[in-house]
Amino acid sequence: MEAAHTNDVLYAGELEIRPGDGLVLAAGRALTVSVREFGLLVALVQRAGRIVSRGELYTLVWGSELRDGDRSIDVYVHKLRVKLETALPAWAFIHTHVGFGYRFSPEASHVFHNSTTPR
Amino acid sequence: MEAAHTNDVLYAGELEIRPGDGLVLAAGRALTVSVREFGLLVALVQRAGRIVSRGELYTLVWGSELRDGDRSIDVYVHKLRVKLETALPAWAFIHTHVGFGYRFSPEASHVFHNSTTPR
DNA sequence: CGCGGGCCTTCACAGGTCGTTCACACGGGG
DNA sequence: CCCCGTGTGAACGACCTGTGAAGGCCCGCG
Repeated sequence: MEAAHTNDVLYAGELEIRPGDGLVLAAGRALTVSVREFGLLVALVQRAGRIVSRGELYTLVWGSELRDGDRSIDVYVHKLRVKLETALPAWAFIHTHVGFGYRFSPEASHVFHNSTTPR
Repeated sequence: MEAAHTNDVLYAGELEIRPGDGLVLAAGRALTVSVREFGLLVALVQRAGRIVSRGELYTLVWGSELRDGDRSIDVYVHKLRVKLETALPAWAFIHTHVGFGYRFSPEASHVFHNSTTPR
């Protein structure tokens, strides 16, 4: 299980996450995320910039070992992507590294004509 | 139990709350709320913008620990919602975060049921 | 004293959301 | 063309929350 959430606020681009409150803000607006979604997001953001394996994520969020064939991580990554994409279409946050895992990093999505750019 | 109410007046959108007086004004008109309803509302408004767990709310307003299976918080949230909705139909104040708790924040109601709005 | 009204708590049922697991689609490599 | 890894939509039971109502208390009033 993830160590008790700190009260530190995490920032990632337009995202603001309060681990202690279970709150996710996208451009200032509250996002509705489930407990699992929130745990996964926090785990990823806390390791932003590096690739995290499914096994590590599962252990962090679910608190046990990832069983062979379990697709939970994939499903929840998808759910998160949908919600983040809906809230902030101009950005891509969770990137797949085939064979390795996922990497969190706010990057400009390849959406046509938008004025926002990554930094 | 909640520390003695201050005399500071709380504002939240069209709402005005006077913790010292036990008074709630919606768009200037007084609302009739019971002691529990008032305590819960004050606790939420004082923590506006963040998610407050049922346990924390119960401790704040009821003054003891929330027992397993106790639905009091849910019931009173409902009572408050009804009164606020009646007084200010265009606004939603108390938002549910499943698995986490409730969050107070004045937001435009997503219900636009008037004759000029096409469906 | 008995009555009526409001308030708080507890139930029970209804409706919604969540977490898990499948099944199938897809794309790149071999 | 087949294989492997991942994306995605859907099904389903378990769990969580919304909601109306009943019951017991307390209190002011007649």
